[in-house]
Amino acid sequence: MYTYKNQQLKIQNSLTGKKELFKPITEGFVGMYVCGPTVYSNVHLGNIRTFMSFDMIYRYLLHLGYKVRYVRNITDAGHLTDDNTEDKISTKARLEKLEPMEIVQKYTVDFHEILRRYNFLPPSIEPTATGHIVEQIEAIQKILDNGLAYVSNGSVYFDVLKYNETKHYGILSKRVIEDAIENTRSLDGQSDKKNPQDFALWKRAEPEHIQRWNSPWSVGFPGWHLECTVMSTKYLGDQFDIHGGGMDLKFPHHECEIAQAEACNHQAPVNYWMHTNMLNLNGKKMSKSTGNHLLPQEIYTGDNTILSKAFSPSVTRFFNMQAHYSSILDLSNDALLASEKGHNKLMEAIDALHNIKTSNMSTFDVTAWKKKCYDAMNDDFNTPVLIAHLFEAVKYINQLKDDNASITVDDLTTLTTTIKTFVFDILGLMNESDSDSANTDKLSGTIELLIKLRAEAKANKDYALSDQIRDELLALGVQLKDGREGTTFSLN
RNA sequence: GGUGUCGUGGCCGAGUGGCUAGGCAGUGGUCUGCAACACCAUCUACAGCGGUUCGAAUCCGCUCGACACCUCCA
Repeated sequence: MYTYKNQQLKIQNSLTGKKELFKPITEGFVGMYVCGPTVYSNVHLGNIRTFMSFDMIYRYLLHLGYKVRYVRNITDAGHLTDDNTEDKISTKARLEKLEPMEIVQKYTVDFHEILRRYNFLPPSIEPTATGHIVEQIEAIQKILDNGLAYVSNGSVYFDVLKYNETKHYGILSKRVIEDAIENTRSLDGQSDKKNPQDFALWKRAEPEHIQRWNSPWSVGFPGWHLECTVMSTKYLGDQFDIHGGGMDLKFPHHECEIAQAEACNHQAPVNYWMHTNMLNLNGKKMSKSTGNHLLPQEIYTGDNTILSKAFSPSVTRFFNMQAHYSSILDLSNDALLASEKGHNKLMEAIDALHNIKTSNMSTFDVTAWKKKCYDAMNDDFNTPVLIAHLFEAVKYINQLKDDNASITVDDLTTLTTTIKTFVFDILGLMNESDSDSANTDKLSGTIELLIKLRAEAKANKDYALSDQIRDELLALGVQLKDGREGTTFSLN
């Protein structure tokens, strides 16, 4: 058995910059918080990459036998627009002529639908910022009481310089605040702050701002950074194991979270900070403003100008898992085409496991191979190396299929269980050929009939007819595959 | 301008001092009525220059280049 009790899981910790042995605060239990989306528009593929990486991490921790409480929030208030004047949700509400909470609902539903299609496990708790206004107000009061924030014109700001006198603001992003002060660009609309580095805990609402709550300081709304501090510590404790998010959130968002939590509770909130890297598209950052972006649904519908065809959610997942979560990954049509072939090869090998004949010896060390798979995952969730090992097994399975290798009953069981565990349970891939609805059965029956007719035509050397069946089916997206033991098909 | 990450073969992408992942594409073969699919085999690397070392893609320095963050962002 492979469990956390006999495995040495190592995690790259952004806080220390080192790869560290993972030791949860309470043995057997893991508290993990991941910054979720701001639901003011459709999530794009880059967002999904981050959540997919943490989905894999969550799955592996569960597989090792940890009891994991996984909290991933929904930001539905407080996230300001670029010019720092308005809330993103409110802006969108005005544009779409909807209530802010209609916007929130619409894009939350969209987010969940995407996650379902991409085979995500749901988190244990999915809290919202608007559901925790009371807790946020309490946290602000605590920070004020501790002398690390100040009220200005109805808004409350975190006093970064004061905090930095005893703590290090910049501990995570490796910044020195004095440098930051020198290099800060001058922005308008910050006249309420003592310092440009100070960030809002509470913002007084302008008359046109729709989302607003009562507070001791003004009718207003909470600052964006605060919700994550409040919700993570509420559900996971003042100190918890893992906090994750995209690399771009490291500064200022996560830095602010550390400062807020320290200011509230006088201790560092997180033991292991994990940051996933960005997904580029054709070598450049995804950005809505430049048009260089893709929505998750545009990949599986093929409804976009960037890709030559549609790619299934499982192929997209496989593509993501072929790179390490901490590397920049560049998505392109060619890269997806390559992944699709590899993905299908892997799935076909798994299908072939059902028809393997066993013998009294194995020509491949299955036990050693299994250990290598775990070693890869224990090394900071190294999925690309894991996949390389999986392809070793694929090669072996193909040799078995062609009678160029042999395997014992026990090894076949181990091989089958292990490869399925990693592919389906941990990487979260899906075998699309498994879907057997009534319609699929009817289609299969129809194609089997055509295969039979073609076989008869071939037997009669009527190649014109047999080629016609083959070519016209191909044009319809049905590929016939002639093998040693008859013809099979696949849907493209 | 500041800070940081990185530059691996046609493409994607692992690898942190010696045993030189993996996928895709290419090439050769097997299979086929011809193909496609599949399978087997196989070629092309470590940005450049210098240094440390018995030995460097891996460590150090410089140069060039890319990207990210510094302002909202997964």
